Amino acid sequence: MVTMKEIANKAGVSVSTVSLVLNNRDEGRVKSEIASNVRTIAKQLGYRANPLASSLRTGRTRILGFISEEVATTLYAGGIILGAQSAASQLGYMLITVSTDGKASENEEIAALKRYGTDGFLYAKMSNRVTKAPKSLRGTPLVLVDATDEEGLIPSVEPDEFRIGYDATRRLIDAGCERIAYVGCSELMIAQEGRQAGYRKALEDAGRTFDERLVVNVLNNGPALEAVRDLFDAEHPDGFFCFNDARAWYVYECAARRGLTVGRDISVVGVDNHRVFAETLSPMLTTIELPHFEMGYWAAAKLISLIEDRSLHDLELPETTAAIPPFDAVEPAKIHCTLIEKESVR
Amino acid sequence: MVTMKEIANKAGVSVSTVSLVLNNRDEGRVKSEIASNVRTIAKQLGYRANPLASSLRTGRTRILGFISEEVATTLYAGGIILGAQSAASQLGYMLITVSTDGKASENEEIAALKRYGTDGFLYAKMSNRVTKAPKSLRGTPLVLVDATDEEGLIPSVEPDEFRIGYDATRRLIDAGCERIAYVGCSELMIAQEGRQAGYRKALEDAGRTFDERLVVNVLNNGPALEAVRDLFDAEHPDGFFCFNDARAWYVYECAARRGLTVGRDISVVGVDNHRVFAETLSPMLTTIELPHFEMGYWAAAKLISLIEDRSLHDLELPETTAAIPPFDAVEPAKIHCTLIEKESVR
DNA sequence: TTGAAAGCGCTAACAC
DNA sequence: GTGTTAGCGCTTTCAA
Repeated sequence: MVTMKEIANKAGVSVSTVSLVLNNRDEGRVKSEIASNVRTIAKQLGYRANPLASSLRTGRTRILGFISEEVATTLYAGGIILGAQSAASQLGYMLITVSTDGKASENEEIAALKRYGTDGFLYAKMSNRVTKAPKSLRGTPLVLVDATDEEGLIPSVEPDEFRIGYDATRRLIDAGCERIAYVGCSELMIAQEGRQAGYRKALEDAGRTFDERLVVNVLNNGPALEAVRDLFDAEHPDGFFCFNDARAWYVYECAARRGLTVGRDISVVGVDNHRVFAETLSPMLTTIELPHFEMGYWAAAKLISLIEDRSLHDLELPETTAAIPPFDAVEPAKIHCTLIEKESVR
Repeated sequence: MVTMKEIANKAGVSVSTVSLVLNNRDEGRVKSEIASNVRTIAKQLGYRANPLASSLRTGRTRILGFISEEVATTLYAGGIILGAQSAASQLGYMLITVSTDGKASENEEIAALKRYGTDGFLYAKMSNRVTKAPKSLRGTPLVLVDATDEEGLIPSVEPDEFRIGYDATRRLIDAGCERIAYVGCSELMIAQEGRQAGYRKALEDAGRTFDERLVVNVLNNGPALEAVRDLFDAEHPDGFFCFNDARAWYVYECAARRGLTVGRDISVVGVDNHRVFAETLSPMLTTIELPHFEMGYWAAAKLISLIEDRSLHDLELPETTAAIPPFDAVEPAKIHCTLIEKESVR
């Protein structure tokens, strides 16, 4: 590890001068000749600042805390973390991720993170829902990811759920489907409500009437399969908008048993939460990919802009190599999903 | 943040004394009366050491680096990270996780981690394979997770792949299956080789002859489905050992199309890589759960024991709340998977 | 325009 | 046994 001291020696100046230059606070304070000399020596020696040492003085560590409940164990989370890491590393930050189970360990972990001098927090949920951030996070820079603050005070980055439902349904209508079903989620959350509302609106905009019998909201379990089976036999839908790919699988299972082929006899559009699933089903499935990477990326960028109190308008999303190698058969149809960035309302 | 200084003031002693006591280096150096006084004041004030400040002196930060390629984007990884975090936090460490794509960014990220003074590294792979750890990691404490060092020099924690294959096949034999197929992976790796060898050995131990025609090694893609379809029609197996749950899905798809029911007409045992899958298929699928959490846990514990140069024999795996809530229908049969801990051979 | 000096919170020699 | 002192790498007055 090369230090400022070494640079100072080599350049024949003091450490303070080096500090000024390397922090770009030399304008009008250090002779530009000396400044550039210091800079070249630094580059030459491969100097990299020791963020921990500076933190002692400045109180800022360039470390972000990423807190999630179960989320880090979901495939869903991988992309978010990856995106957040990407923005962080692009802006010279590091991410410490922490998973909690329950409020008790949550506060423990937050305290631990704070001891490490975390500059701010990302608080992520598994699926967009109304959320109350722990009080121990009040007062620190904080951004919610895939979640909505109860009081609208905390900024967040989340998918446009209504539009997901609208676009998916629109797609099925355009594909010529006459009886479009919605296989949703029976838990109350923004993702569910928004998507179902979008489904309904798309139908109405197309001059169709919303029919409750075509909607089945289920959990991800055994009874779910039965519910979808009943929907199949009672209503004979020819199009399915599925809350996620796990639910799409029920449709596949039922179709296979009835000798129906997805993509020919029935059409299916599903939100692609788990990737593994959709990759296996994909030759026949139209997916809506939640932009997890982007969500994490913009959330981290927003957090950093909060911390540094400056806008990051010039930031650009990096080219990503796909996190999971693309399915090597037919590239499935994909519907783009847009993000919403909510500002604090106060 | 309460500092040692404050404690020292309140106790009427010097900071060094406080330091000695709070680091448990007071034995025979500080009067026990004073020591306990310092301790109570510390507890009272809720003192928590600032690991970053001490790192400046000691060179140790109590931060571990977790490096993975794609792994952090796989559901597979969630458990590992969770386990590693658990051991880390139990022993007073923090985990910084970093995902890389390709060697270039890998070295970048490693350098960044080193700047943060990481005490050691966990290097994780997506699936057990022979691995060459980056040279930039030489010289620092390092443990491989779900990977095997090329030269056997680096300690690792990995599943007992042979036994997975053996136990799975044994299970199918015990279930009365006559024609047991193996749906494996066509990539060369320890996981594949070990599991297929275990499959073969179990058959032979049961007095059966290994039949190549019952083995199909595929990727996770379109042609894979065809290969399984062919296997179905040519060999009519009544038992399937699947490399993972994604491959098990091909068997389900084929069975459904032929009117066969898993658990009645055919038996399937699969390694449960992706959880989402197996949870959906589970009422009928016997799964082998890779102990991801444990793998991460023991790997981190091993790393810390390397760093602190002490054995952690008294460490106990914590009770975990299941990372993903258990499937609420029939609890699927599960086969236990054991871990192997490899020491450095030199 | 530059450098000396102090100090962030903590540890570790070394005096006392 | 306990306090003094120096210093980890860096930032930040303040004096020159």
